[in-house]
Amino acid sequence: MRKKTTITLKHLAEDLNLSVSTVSRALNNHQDISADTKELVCSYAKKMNYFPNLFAKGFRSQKTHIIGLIVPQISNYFTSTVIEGVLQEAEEKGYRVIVSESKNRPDKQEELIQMMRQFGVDGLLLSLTRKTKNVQNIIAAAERIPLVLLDKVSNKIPCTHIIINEEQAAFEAVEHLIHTGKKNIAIIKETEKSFNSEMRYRGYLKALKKHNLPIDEQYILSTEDISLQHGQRLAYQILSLQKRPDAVFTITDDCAIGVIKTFKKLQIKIPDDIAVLGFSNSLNSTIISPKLTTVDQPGQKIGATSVKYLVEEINNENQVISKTVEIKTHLVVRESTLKL
Amino acid sequence: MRKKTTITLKHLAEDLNLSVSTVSRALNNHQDISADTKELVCSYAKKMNYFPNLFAKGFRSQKTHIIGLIVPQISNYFTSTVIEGVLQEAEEKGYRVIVSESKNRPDKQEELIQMMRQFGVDGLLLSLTRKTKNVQNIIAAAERIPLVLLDKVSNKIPCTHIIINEEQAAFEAVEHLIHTGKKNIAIIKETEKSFNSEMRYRGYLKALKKHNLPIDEQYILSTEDISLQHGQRLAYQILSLQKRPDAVFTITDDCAIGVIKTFKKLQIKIPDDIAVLGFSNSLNSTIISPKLTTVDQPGQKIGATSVKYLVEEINNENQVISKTVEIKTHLVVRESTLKL
DNA sequence: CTGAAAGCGCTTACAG
DNA sequence: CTGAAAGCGCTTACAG
Repeated sequence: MRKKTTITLKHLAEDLNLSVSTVSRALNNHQDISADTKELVCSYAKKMNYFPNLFAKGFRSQKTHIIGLIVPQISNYFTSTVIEGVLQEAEEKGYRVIVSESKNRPDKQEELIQMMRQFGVDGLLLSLTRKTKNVQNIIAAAERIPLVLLDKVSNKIPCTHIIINEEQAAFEAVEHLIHTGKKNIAIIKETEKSFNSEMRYRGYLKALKKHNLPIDEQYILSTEDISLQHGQRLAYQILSLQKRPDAVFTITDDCAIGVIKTFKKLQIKIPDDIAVLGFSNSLNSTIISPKLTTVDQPGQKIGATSVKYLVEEINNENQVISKTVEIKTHLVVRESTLKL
Repeated sequence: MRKKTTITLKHLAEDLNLSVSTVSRALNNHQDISADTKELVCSYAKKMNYFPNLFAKGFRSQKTHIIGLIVPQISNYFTSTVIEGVLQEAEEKGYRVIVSESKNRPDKQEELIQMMRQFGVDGLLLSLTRKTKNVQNIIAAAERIPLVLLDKVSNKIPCTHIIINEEQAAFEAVEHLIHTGKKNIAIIKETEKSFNSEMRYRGYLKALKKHNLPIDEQYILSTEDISLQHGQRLAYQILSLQKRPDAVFTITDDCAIGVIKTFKKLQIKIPDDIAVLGFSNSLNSTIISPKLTTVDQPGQKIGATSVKYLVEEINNENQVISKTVEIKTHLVVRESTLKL
């Protein structure tokens, strides 16, 4: 048998011969209430182990103090650090977080947005799935509820965006390769033009241009699913090119690790023959040998910053804000590009 | 300016010249309501894009349809797969999940339990922090709210436990080492007697006993924090033993990878000189070379099963259930123990 | 300084 | 089959 009785304001009021209003005010430290009553009520509430029903409180004040978070996939190291940042900051600001996963399916993403709205979350944090085509519904949602996009964003949706300095990060990474003496740098990016992929590609182009290196079409490779397996596969393609590149920049660590695996199998020397550069600073990047040079993406900070802006917008009432905040990254140089 | 007007039952009722009760019943497919009215109301609701306020619904029915989940750390591959399982099953059952992280701090864990209760979650899923000493408060919480412990559990807390077959899994893993001809098998476990560590240790002992191998105290190593770094450190200690073992079973993959790193640096041949065996089947286990033999822990299944039992308990009203469900694991044999 | 009353959006026992 | 009313636990404008 489970104990059911929960103590409510009414119980306290009856016991103390006070009105519910007075008890409520005393507990909420309202201004015009006598010190004596306040003291009396508070100590009695404590004694009775009273806790306010947050659900009722939220219902009454039309604020749930819940934030919704939708990410494409949780079991991804970077994403999990983003979530950690979100939870931590949310807790500090007094919000709970309902977490959900769109599994990279746009239809599921829409369903979740709908569900979150229906549930009455005070604000929504969204990292878009790949192939988010129909942004109309998302824009419509943003008109009714504070929305912040993070990491995986779209310029077509006007709201606050929290991202990393994608282009600059890629630029610096590729420039690092150039500084180590590499001249024929290949890139592996996504076929689908996701925001992240495109920005990193831009950074790559910018670095080549700045250093007057030619842009060679055969060095620009794309794959649908930017994974370890495809990295392994594309590595063969890279090696079969008429003129072999002397460095490969892949826009994810997973893919870079796939490339390294194939190169090692075929006895290609990394970085002397071909250097490899990733993006994310995943846990794997220090497990693979040689250790991977990569761009560190501060997930916690992205998560925490998103909450900060979202809460600001929630408190800001009707004001819809749209600003883009870029979180700084930094390059972590390791063995896979190290000049000896 | 954000659009604020939300359509409520009252709006629909006024527009249709019906009572709120009737509209509510029509929408909820109540039995005694005329087909005509039902049709009328439903189509109008659809037209007006009405969605019920779930918060109000929950408030009224004293059911929030929210489950609380507390885990020690999210950014851990295994844990993130557990969360995926939880979210998926919860969604199917019509529950939302508030996720939170105790950061392995017992005080924080207690705070979170308190918060979840106060918030009125319908049930609580809890994976304990290491060093959970004071179980009184947790037991007290379980008296008021359905509670299911998962993965990191304690026998001192009477409620449903969803775990893997820890002892059996470790037994089979160590037996596999024995089958490959290893006779002097070391183990690295936790100093702190966590449930998981102790059960795996038991499995280790059981396998040695079954095969009449002596239990050698010097082969039983412990560390506070069972991490990659400590694996690296303990590998030196293992190599300095008077009689070197020919296999090492570490109770986590991370630690095993640390051991492998040190062994490789010192040119120890794996598995010929010393085999290495992990536990978890983390992503890293296939990145390290040689690839790690390990026990696959089906995180998704653990998560999903926990929700299944929790929801059952929620629907079961006052009945407090305490059963232990063991999820089957299986050994994944890879290079680090492969007999040539 | 305190209390009675209304109301947040819904459901449901009661009456008809 | 439909409606009026009560109530879930709280807060707050209004009166005194």
